[in-house]
Amino acid sequence: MATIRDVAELAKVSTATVSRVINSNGYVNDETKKRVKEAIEQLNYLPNDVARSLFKGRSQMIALFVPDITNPFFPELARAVEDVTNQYGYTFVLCNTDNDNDKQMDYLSALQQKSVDGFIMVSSSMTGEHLQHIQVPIVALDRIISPDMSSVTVNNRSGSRQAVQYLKSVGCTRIAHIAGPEHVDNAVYRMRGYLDEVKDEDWFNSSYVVSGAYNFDAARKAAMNLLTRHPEIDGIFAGNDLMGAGVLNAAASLGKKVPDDLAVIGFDGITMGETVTPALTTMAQPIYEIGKSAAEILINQIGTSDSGVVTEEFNVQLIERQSTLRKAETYEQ
Amino acid sequence: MATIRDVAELAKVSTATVSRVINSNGYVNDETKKRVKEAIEQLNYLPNDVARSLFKGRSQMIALFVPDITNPFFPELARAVEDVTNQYGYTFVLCNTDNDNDKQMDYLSALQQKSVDGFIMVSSSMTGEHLQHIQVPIVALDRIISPDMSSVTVNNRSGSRQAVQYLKSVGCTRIAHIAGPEHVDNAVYRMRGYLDEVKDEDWFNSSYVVSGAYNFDAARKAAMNLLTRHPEIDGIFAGNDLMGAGVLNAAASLGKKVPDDLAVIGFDGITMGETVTPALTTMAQPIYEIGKSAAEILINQIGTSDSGVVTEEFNVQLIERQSTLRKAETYEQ
DNA sequence: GTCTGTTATGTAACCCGTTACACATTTGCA
DNA sequence: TGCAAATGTGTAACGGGTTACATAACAGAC
Repeated sequence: MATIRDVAELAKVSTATVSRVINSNGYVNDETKKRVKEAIEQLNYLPNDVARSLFKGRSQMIALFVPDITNPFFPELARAVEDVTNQYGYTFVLCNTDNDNDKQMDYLSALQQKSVDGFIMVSSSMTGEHLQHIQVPIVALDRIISPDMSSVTVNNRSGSRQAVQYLKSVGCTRIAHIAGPEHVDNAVYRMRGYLDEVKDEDWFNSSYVVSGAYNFDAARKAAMNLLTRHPEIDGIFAGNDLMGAGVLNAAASLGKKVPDDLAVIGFDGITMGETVTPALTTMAQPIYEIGKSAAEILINQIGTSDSGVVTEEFNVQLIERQSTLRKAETYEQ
Repeated sequence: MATIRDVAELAKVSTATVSRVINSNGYVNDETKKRVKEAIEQLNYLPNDVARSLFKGRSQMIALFVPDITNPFFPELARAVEDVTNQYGYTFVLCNTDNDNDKQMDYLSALQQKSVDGFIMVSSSMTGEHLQHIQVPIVALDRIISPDMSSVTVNNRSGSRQAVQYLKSVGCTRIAHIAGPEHVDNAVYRMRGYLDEVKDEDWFNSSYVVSGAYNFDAARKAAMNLLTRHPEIDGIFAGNDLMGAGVLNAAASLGKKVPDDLAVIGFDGITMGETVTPALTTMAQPIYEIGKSAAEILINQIGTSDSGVVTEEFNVQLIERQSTLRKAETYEQ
């Protein structure tokens, strides 16, 4: 690999001048600039980013922490973050944390040692204390980490209310909720939103709320259980789309017809919701937008070393699909 | 951030000695070692990886190129690569290429400038020529790039034959294939495997093979078309599981009962196959294993700078699920 | 007692860009 | 004409580790 000194020698200038040409810094005569550019071309020279990073103390890398890359919500989010960070010339590093604190702390120090410029974190186990000694900006995504850290989230609670209202509007009279994990803030907000809408209904019964995990299997089992024990249930609001798919699967196993016997709505708006049968109605997050926004906030904070806290809350949007489109309603539209 | 000089000063030794302690290199007196370790502890010192990388010309980073992170096959693969690379102390960088050559070349130079230690590539657009000037080891995964580059793949052709044989064994007498993109080698092998099994059947008709893309929508449309035009088809071998899900969706739209009117088998063995209704029978790749194997081969080549070409081919395995489990067959088991 | 090998530690060059500072020349304006 | 500002380029220190080489003390062998 050619170095800047090789280029300097070939162009008969100093390394400082080459550096000026590369970075369009300071004064360089047009004639000289041309010679340097030719030398660069000839030697196929690429500047060594490591040397650059060492001097600057910055590496042009941004890391995204997600709990589980095999949950389709996160690749969609990662995609957005990657696009934006690349666009601004950063290298994107994806870290899978399993929401395990040790793994997150390991990644944090490994990446700090590499002079990473900033972090975007989807985490429900990190706290402000864990992160207080981190020198670079951090933006929390999808889940709030601490009130004094920038974050990008959605209106989980009111979105959930909307989901339940919608189930009522398609004629559901016994609506259950299969909730996400209790230690994840957005799962809690979603459950609260559900409760806001149902707690005063005379049919409401606390056993209509069951808690699970943000995955297919747990939701499937929970739904099997719930629907067996409470055959009167005719609507389920699932904590997310993956869980919604689990509910659909359970319904099929039990011979319940969706949407006619049971209407199902999820949350997130992942592509997978379109691929299940019947397609899953959902409260869609603007996934790409929130990822993009988190990346932009972070990059802005990196640029300005301004530690002002920015919190953005996006709105979710109802997307109707087959899992709630009962014949009667279909006609109404 | 404390530097090695701060540690040296506090421990009253030279930086060389501190370096020896950190890396367990050369001779250091036990007493001295203890003093240095205390100083490191006290200053909360972490070595700067950038400085290290600059000197060594290596960064302890490994990059994985995948065409599309939102296709669930790749996160599962990435998961394996990440686990193994982390285990060996490497930082894992995931790059989404869209199979776009420019994007891949951009990533290649950006990462080379960062002294990345090696690449694992899922690519059907890169060739040996594109990569000939890359100085670090590369392992091709899922798709072969060049005969003189290490690779990890599966027996696509014989696996596909097995899939078609299996459809025959559950009673299918008109079997179609919705193929993956023609520019992807494994899609071609899968199609060949299909043809091996059907080309001599008297019912075979070249319009039973339609080509699509490795995604849900294209497969869905292709299946709608195929099944409308050829209502006699009673078995479909889809190019991968995502396409299999598309076929299931098309069947549902057309009121075809799966598996009784139409048996469907996919390829890949992604988790998503279990979450669709009915669950999708598939020729499962040992996804985690192939990712792991690619990472191990790469790390081995990095360690030894041995450029010997290793090619591994894993076997796929039939996983029977509802999409082919006809009642008759169920009883037979 | 001398020689060799092991143990222990320090000095300084090196990896490769970046940039503060120095110096020289030219331009512009009073 | 005189002086400040703009232009052009080089020298060398710097960032933070690593390691070749030098040096020295000491143990064991002959």
